[in-house]
Amino acid sequence: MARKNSNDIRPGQGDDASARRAPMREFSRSLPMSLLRAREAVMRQFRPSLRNHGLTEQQWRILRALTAVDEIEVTELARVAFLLGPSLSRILRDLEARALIERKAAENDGRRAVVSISAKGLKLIEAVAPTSEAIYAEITRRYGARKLAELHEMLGTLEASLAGMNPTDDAVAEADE
Amino acid sequence: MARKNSNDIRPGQGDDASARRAPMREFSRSLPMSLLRAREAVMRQFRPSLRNHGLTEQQWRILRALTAVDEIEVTELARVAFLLGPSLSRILRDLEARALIERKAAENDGRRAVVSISAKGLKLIEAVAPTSEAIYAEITRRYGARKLAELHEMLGTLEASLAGMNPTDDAVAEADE
DNA sequence: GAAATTCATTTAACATGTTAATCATCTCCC
DNA sequence: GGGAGATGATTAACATGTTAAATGAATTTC
Repeated sequence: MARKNSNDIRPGQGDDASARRAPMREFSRSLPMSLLRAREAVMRQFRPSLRNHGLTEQQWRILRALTAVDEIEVTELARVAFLLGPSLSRILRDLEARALIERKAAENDGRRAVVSISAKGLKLIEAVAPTSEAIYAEITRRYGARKLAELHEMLGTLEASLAGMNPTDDAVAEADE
Repeated sequence: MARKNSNDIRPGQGDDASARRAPMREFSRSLPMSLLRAREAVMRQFRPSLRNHGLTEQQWRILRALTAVDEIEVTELARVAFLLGPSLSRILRDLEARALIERKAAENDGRRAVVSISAKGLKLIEAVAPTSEAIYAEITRRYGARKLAELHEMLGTLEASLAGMNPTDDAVAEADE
């Protein structure tokens, strides 16, 4: 019951008009896949160290972001650390329970919460930072500082290119609500 | 109880030897962050369409990978679709329940499972593919085909550069087990 | 100035990421 | 050929991603 074009590797790039139906882009060439693989290759280097210090990647992102400011509102923190609200909410609860951060209500707006890193949190950051920086230095050495800067720029450009793209709401004919 | 260097934006890049302790790389310049943001910018375009067809990003990755082969073992599928075993295991269970894939035991090895896409799965792929391709085309148009190819290459090089890097096992002095 | 609306945050629910442990089968070796 | 160890896959447990809904507080509207 399962049968398709059984070509698995190297479909020939672009000028093979042999298939019945355009066989779509080869899988490994998809942009999301390339980005995912690259990011994983990088994160694989950092995770063990973070883990040794009892931090996940996201927790580290939050603490890192907090060291750059005196205090910050939750929404802004979500933007800076690139986390969705619900994820951030959960992580802040945990970090607060571990006394790595502190939280208080905004002065003139009971809805907003203001977060800051604690002394304990700062100490943790300082413990992790050297290893983290060493890893980053090694990555830079291997890949090349210039190339790394270029990659950063290209990624930024890509992000900017897609900024105003409206999410192609393709039809399914079944609207419900 | 919370106080730090209150510089939040633009620390000056590399030659500000003013801080007490190297303030680490500015957050938005971290490579994992750049890759994450870029990937999210891309995926944001695809998710709505996939969602309209009842598929998550990972489910789509798996079905896509299955269209390229007649059948494939689970481990190999995990490698190709870039998913961890446990994730794949759960997703396959779901896709099988929805009759989008089929699964059987390998002929000469009872441990291995062989997976293939079903006719229903193929039909679904064919329904999603046009929109997916259109989005990809628009991304290519906006960013530039040449630049896109260059980005792909740089990402691949990055991945290769880090391939042999051993996961810097930093000391924590407290080994427990 | 009370109801309606908007806004910031959290909770809920489900899917995946991540590591460790389990389970079953296979291989190898004595 | 039987047991130790290796291997493929799943399950377990916890953290996060993702969307929707709920909660609580500010703002607007009439």
